[in-house]
Amino acid sequence: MTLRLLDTLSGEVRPLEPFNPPDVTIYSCGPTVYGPAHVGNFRSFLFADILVRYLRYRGYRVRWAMNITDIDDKIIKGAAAAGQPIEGLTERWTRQFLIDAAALRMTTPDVLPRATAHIPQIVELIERLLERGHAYRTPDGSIFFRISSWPAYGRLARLDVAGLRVGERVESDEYEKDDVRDFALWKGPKPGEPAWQTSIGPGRPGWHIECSAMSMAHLGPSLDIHTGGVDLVFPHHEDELAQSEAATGQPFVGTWLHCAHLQMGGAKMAKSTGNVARVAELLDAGVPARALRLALISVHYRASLSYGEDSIRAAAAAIDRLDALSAALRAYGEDRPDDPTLLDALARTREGFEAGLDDDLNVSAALAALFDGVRELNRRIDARALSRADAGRALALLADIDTVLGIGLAPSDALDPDLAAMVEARAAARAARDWAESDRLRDTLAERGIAIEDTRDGQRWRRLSEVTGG
RNA sequence: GGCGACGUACCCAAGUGGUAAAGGGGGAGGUCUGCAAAACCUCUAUUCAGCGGUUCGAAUCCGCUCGUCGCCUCCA
Repeated sequence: MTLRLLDTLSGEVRPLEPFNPPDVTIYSCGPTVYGPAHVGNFRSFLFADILVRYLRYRGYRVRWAMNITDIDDKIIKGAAAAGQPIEGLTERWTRQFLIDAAALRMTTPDVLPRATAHIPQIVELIERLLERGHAYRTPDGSIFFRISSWPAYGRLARLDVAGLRVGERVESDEYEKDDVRDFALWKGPKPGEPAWQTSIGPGRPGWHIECSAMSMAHLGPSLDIHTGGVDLVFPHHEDELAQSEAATGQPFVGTWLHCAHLQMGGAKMAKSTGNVARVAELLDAGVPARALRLALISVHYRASLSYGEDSIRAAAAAIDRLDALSAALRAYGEDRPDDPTLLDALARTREGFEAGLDDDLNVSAALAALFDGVRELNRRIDARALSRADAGRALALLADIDTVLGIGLAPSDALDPDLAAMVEARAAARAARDWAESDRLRDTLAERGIAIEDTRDGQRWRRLSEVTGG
């Protein structure tokens, strides 16, 4: 089986066919750093993360680039409003983005290109578009892409270009264009705005050009997969596609992938409407990071997902179930021969997991296979049917699956010394049949997030992922 | 106004023509346990928004109606 993905441009589900297997290049539209990214942004970043992780699990050599947009209208306004330099603002929120991403166990992209560090590549691309007649200058020093020069324009978003609605925005547009639908490649200098002195004149890049320039700079003229939120289909990706192919004459992207929106309170989560929940704030409020990650990845990326306390609670409970299994496997001490049926059971779990992900990253289906496996393993533990080596095999499968999910299955982290001492004391109290003391210690540990369980394999502990806020 | 997605149990959700409608959460009962927790077992949708149609057969295909959401403008 190979991974099949729904490509936005063709509208078809197709097997992934990288330009240069086993290399796969992936470009993801990342954050615009004028403020903190919200969990809706992270849904789309984590969907790309799952894609990258799964391709690596499948043996592909993935090169993943995620851009950091550090120059645009909102950043300029934001910096002016805060009375601070642009670099101060963008650096602060870039740092926060990386902190949030790490908290959510997002794979660090191989490259995190920033727009302001790619002005020469942007300028070069615009020059090529000017040479080829796809772009034109306006008196204020701006440069626009001429949509009428590119017949395929509108294909990605399935928009009839002639029918594009011309909104009120047009009259307030401060730039002169030949056609209202043309988009800016380069914005001429304006008082109070940063400008770069370049061979195409002073100014700053438009919004879409940076992604074309940076993806080509880091991944080549043709990349295998390009991801982003559905809201980027138009105009951002439509424009990227047009300007890139117009400049190079080569196919820009093999597969376009778009992630549906995160909903909150019945509407799309968006910075512009203020309907947002931020990662750092949620974590501070007591939402477990692992549960947040699971909640954000467990629904198919093309289905809209509602964020709320219920989904966090359900995710936290699911993680507890997984943790309980790995704790039981680690503690398992029955000395008996290998279970002859185990390998089949593990293989079924793995195959089901892979089959789900192969089907356009159907994480829900993959998780269902995982949880079927969890029940199978728990049954065998209860029946004392496994050998110790079997328990190790099962743990190895969980760890393997977790290279894709990244939710921290089969954790084996050590306890703080004082907690470890309490755990030991509790075991001793119980061995002495001092129920009052053993119960007291168990309660105390529970308050500190450690669950103590007495089993046929003796006392064992695991961390609880209790939701305390959100 | 144009384009599109979706509507499956208390909640989330898989399933896109074929004998019992995955999985997670929650709830009820049981087993085990010093007590508990975890785990396991049983139960929790004769039914897939509604209506009509196609078919031997539909949650799955077609039409209409209702509802929710998105894109067309900054946006992950």
